[in-house]
Amino acid sequence: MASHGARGRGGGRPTLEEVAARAGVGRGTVSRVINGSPRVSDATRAAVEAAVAELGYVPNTAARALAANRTDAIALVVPEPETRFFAEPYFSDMLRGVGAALSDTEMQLLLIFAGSDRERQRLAQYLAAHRVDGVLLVSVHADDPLPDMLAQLEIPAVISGPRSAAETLTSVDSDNYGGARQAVEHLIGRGRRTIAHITGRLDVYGAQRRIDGYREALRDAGHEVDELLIEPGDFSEGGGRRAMEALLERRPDLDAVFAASDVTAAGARHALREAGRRIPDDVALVGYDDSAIARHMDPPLTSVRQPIQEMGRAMIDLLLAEVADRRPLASRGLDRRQMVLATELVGRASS
Amino acid sequence: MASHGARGRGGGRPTLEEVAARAGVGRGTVSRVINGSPRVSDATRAAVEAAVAELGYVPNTAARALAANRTDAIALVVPEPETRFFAEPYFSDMLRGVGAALSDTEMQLLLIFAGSDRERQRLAQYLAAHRVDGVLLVSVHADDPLPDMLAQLEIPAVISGPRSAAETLTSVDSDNYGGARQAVEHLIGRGRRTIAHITGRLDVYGAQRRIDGYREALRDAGHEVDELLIEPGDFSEGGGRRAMEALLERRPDLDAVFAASDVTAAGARHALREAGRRIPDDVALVGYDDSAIARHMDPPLTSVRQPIQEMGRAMIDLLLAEVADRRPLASRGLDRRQMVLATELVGRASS
DNA sequence: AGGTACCGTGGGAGCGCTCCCACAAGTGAT
DNA sequence: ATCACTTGTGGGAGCGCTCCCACGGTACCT
Repeated sequence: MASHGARGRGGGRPTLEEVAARAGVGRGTVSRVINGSPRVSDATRAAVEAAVAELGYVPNTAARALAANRTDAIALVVPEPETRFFAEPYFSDMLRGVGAALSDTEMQLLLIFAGSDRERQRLAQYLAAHRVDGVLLVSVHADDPLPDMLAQLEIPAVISGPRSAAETLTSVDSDNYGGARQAVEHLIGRGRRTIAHITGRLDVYGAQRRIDGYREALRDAGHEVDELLIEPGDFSEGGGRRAMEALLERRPDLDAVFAASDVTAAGARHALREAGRRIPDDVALVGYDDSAIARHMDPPLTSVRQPIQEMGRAMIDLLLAEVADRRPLASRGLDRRQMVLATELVGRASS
Repeated sequence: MASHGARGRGGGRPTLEEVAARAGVGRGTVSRVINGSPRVSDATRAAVEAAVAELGYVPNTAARALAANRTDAIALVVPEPETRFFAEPYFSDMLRGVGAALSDTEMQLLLIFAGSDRERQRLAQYLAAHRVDGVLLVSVHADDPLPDMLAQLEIPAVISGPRSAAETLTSVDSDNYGGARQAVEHLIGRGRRTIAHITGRLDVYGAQRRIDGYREALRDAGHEVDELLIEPGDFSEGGGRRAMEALLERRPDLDAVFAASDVTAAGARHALREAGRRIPDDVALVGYDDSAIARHMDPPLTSVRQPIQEMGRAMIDLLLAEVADRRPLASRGLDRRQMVLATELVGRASS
């Protein structure tokens, strides 16, 4: 005869029902205790908690998700190709912050890559099926359809690195403007007069903000902003190298360079070396990201550190608030929230 | 197309029942089609598939998990402090491989950090509740209780970087022995005679294997292995620096160094510089990991690349096989599987 | 013919929760 | 005394699936 009910499968994990029996109460009461409802007398609560402890009861997530129509999970969506760019420490640091913030909650973290078309399609299905309570978006392109899709599905979402000043999603960002200012003010403070800037990709909002910071720091210090000192890069090493060569040709008298990323700075360094310029004696160099590359460069690179781990934390906090409200803030007519965290200049031998 | 703004419980996502009605079949039949059972006639299958497409049906994971007592999820567990070590590109590359392999399946990936005691406790609960079908373990310490716990709970698990030659869990590793041989043989081929080795942390199995590879490559080439040329490091930059200083003092005549990591090599490089040795003219240097640091070092560092992404893939393949078998291989008396993937030497200017 | 295999199929019985209604008992105002 | 609440509690009714048994239909044996 086939054994009806659970075979070896569940092993024997206790259920709510069993806890209730043990505590001499009803199922509903146990549920209330588990979920922290205030509508339970202290005596009953104690009895239930004892039973839970004795039985080693752990709620079944699937059953809960099914009954309550929520998942207790959020997804971190990574449009992969991008990650490679920003990457290096960025990604794992952010993960760390996210993980830390999440460890205070019952939420679990799903990692979803949406690089290929195929993966994107799967993601769309995923979201359509409401398999997560909220979504974290990192390094999203300006023209990515993902954010709009999320908005349409009314899935709470937080984006790191807003796509523009008019970002509609709740966002968390580091102060790109302020970070750039710190870099330039530092160079000015060191007595540099002719400070060039190699930008990041111009279609990235953060890169634009860094340019703004560069310009205004110079202006506020009474310097003229010379457009010939601004050369577009693309966050890559090759881009930094080419930009530096162009700058050296145009303005051989420059005595400092602020690069929009450490990798860009590494490229610039090569070009400077080849041109026979010494760092920092002839030309001071400042990067952005404070990555491993900065620490290991020769000479070690002064760089602007972003509080990435804190950003991860902040993203979770904002997202959980939205999830708790059960729908995107935008659709409730509340202020969208744009959180901006301060950067820090890490001085090293290159400047 | 799908523009039903329904909200609240049940939302409006189609259920199996609705698909069945639409296709004019029973619930069971739809379930069979969805799960690829062969026991369905072609005509029926086609009808069901059409209904699924028309309704945009996506199965409800929670309901499925509850009914079938499986989760369709696997966890990647990161005992965090370690990650920092190995980290840099290692972590995100592995993630990438894992993600790619997973995108061919219905499985979802959970990321779980188990750094703090608190996180570990939560993880234990998690596993006890069987909230995942399988577990991926990365960079686990030799004395970590996690693997045994997994074995006890009979949760399928695969570990990257076995803890010892006697690893009981299914494991995936790169060929540390072979990688070290490649490095040393390369140096010998370049005419170097006195080749030192700065090791990794001696309690890490992979580090031991690299030492073995170093020794045997020398032996096979007819060189004597001089213990004075082996100095323990700890994978860190400071450790590499100190080890290099010690080596230079003991054997000032050395003309090559094989470091157990790129970061270690970076430390060694500093010590060499300070001692006035030129790289590669006086001393050739080879690292391990082929990380960003290697590419950006001055001079660029020859390094041993591990096929990390492929390792991620392999881990998933092995894990899914175990999950399909529904219990750990060990308990079924089958061979434990230890997969070892080949490394590749990436030659650069430092050697 | 009758028997014995299978198919492919429908649908009942749960999986372990949450939600919510019902109800007993207590509290206070009328 | 009545009525209206409130508070704590029990338990029915699902949530959307999978599992499995039962059933009619074919096919191929005796």
